[in-house]
Amino acid sequence: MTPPPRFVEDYLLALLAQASHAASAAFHARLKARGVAVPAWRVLATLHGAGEGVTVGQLGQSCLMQQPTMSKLLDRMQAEGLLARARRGRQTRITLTEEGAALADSLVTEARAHEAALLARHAEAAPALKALLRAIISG
Amino acid sequence: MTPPPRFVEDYLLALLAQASHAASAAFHARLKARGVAVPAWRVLATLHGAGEGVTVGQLGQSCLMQQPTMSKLLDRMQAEGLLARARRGRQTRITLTEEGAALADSLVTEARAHEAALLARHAEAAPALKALLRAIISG
DNA sequence: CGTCCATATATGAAAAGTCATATATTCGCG
DNA sequence: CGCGAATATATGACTTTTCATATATGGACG
Repeated sequence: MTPPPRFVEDYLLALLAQASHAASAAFHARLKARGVAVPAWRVLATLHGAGEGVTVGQLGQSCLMQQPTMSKLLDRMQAEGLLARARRGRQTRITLTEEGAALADSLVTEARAHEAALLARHAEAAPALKALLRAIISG
Repeated sequence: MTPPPRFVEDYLLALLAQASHAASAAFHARLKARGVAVPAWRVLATLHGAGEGVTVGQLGQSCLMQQPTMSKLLDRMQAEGLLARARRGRQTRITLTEEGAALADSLVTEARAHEAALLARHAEAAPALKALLRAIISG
């Protein structure tokens, strides 16, 4: 007889968090090897191909970070020469520098390869999964 | 014409992270209202119904935290009277105090209600989703 | 226009997390 | 047994995140 499953083993939010963690682990290790922290990677990925700047608030939302955390992360990335701030009225638009864009390009390429491998392992279910995740994200 | 989707908008790992975040947002707000931080909740949930103690390492894995982070979180929760440590050889087994167990019970009840509401909103797809997440977690 | 309110970002002090390493404790094995 | 490698947890110095709040701009409306 299997014992009744403990709460946490069947709890959807735990499964989601663990799946997200597990799926990202390999790529996150690559990031670390390259000296890029996960939050910085998220900023780079969000800015990748985002022509004329994204605001601090938008970055916060997209990267799942609170606004003050984002402001300070941007401070550091700016100090590293990866991005630039441009105040436009009451908002601040962020753009990648050449160096930042090069790093973003390179990492996005790696990320795509990792994603392709992961999708291949779940080929039949992947499209449905993405759709479902989108539905969850939309509320 | 829709523009080509930006990388981050179709990247599986981003979708997973965002879905996890979005799905948890409402419950996390409830936790905050109750003065319980997310990492502490994860510990309580993991210990809920885990009879004779879980080790620090197991907690770290289940809660997606690194070991030193977990040790320090346990320090705080122990100081709040939620759990107890018992050294057993080279490992430390953690058990909930009565107070901790009461809090865990109460929060688990709330969590189940939230989960039920979320599952209801995706009734057809939910079982497949859980199975798929488990597959991703298993590697 | 000026005053009041909402929105966008920044900042300072405190809390939590991280990395490297210290401290035990167990295990394999000569 | 006793010694070295492996495993489990703890701790200290440092970095990042958070919470509360400050600053600054845009908007609505008298």
